[in-house]
Amino acid sequence: MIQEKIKIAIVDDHTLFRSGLANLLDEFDDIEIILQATNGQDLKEKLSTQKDIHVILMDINMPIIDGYAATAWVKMNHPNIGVLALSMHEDEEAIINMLKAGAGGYMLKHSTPNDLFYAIKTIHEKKFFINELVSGRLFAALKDENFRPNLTEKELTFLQHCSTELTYKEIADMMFVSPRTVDNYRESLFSKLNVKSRIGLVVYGIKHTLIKI
Amino acid sequence: MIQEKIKIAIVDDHTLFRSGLANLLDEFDDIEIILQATNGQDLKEKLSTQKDIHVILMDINMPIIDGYAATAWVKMNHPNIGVLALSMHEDEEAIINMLKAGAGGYMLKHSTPNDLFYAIKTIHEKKFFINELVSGRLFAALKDENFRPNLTEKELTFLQHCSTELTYKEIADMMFVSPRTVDNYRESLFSKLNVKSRIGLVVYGIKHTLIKI
DNA sequence: AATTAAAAAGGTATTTTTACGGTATTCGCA
DNA sequence: TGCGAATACCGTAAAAATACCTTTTTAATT
Repeated sequence: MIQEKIKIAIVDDHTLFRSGLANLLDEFDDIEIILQATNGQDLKEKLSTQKDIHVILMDINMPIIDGYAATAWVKMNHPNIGVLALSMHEDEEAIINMLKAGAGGYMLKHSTPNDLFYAIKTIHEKKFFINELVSGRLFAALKDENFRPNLTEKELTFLQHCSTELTYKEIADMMFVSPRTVDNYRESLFSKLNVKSRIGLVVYGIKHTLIKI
Repeated sequence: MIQEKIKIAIVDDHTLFRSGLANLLDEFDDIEIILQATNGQDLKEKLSTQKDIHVILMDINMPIIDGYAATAWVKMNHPNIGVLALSMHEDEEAIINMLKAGAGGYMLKHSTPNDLFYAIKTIHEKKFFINELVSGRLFAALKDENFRPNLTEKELTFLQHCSTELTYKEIADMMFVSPRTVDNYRESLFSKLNVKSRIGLVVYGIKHTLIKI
């Protein structure tokens, strides 16, 4: 019996990485690179003409449509395609979010080609591939990471302003509310984020990328 | 006349990227991959047995010995080898520092294979390769980036404490100095870094990686 | 030993931040 | 329609941060 090759798509905005990886994987007999895309948008377009894909290797940080959105879209529109997230960093948030979006596994870019090949095969067969990395983070996420409070729009813009040198009075002006109201935003955030000062807010915000600097 | 191939070393801790790139470049007839290393330390060891290298493709962020130190070492010990920095990000500081360390050029990892090939050839022939990216940053660096004030040890540790929720009084205790003294640290930093508040200090510190969070 | 610059410490006053009490308004929903 | 929750707003007071100016210590240099 002739085994059908696993048909792969690679989505990554780094051309060198993408072409290098394609080149590398092409040498495995069981694998065939069908499609390359530079971001989620590009993938969407190319998938409309080429639907016969088994596994997508998905970068996370990409322009226009990033890995999270692209993965969610794929699982919505082509649920049979397995998605393997491929990332530089073992960032807990990234891992959890990719899995939430529907990725079946998460590999680091400095894995070996053989490890990657094994992951691809596993994703193809079972739709998921749990390695040390993922299982560890999943466990940690269950413990306390669910404690990610949801902030209101106003609180988020207030938080952003907190990272500037504006006084609360000035922030109130910018947000067209009374100074007392921003006091409430502040105190609400203090209790939600479990901090005690504006410094704490800012550091928390930067750490969790709620604030961009 | 038979043209000698350009002998390349690749230094990058991401195995997939490294092997993919090697695979890719091997297809250019004028190029030959002689050596691969996972970081600067590894490169040093491997170069001691294999000295016949023309161009090194050097990643920046690597464990043990990073791209800056590795490049400086190469230019000190093997001045005839050209170094081409290969990075994910067009980070001004990284570009400038790699050039200072002796790199002859700086390419982004999402260049095309052909661009990379051209850069390698140029580095090999002229020892430097100035692209749009590098020339732009060099120009900017000359203008104002030299304005990177040097802070004292005490100011640096004070700055670090500023990103916590400690009051200045408590910071003074931790540093075994009087509260007035940390006032001096603060005001000195305010003027050096051109900010007006503790928030400004913290954001500046995080931005410029003087503070780690 | 005298001079000088930098670092550390002090005094005082103002502004901003934080805490805590409470009231008014809006809005979804029973 | 009215209830309750969320949101916006207000007053006051204490704590912390900031500004400015001065004095003492320390270290380095001559």
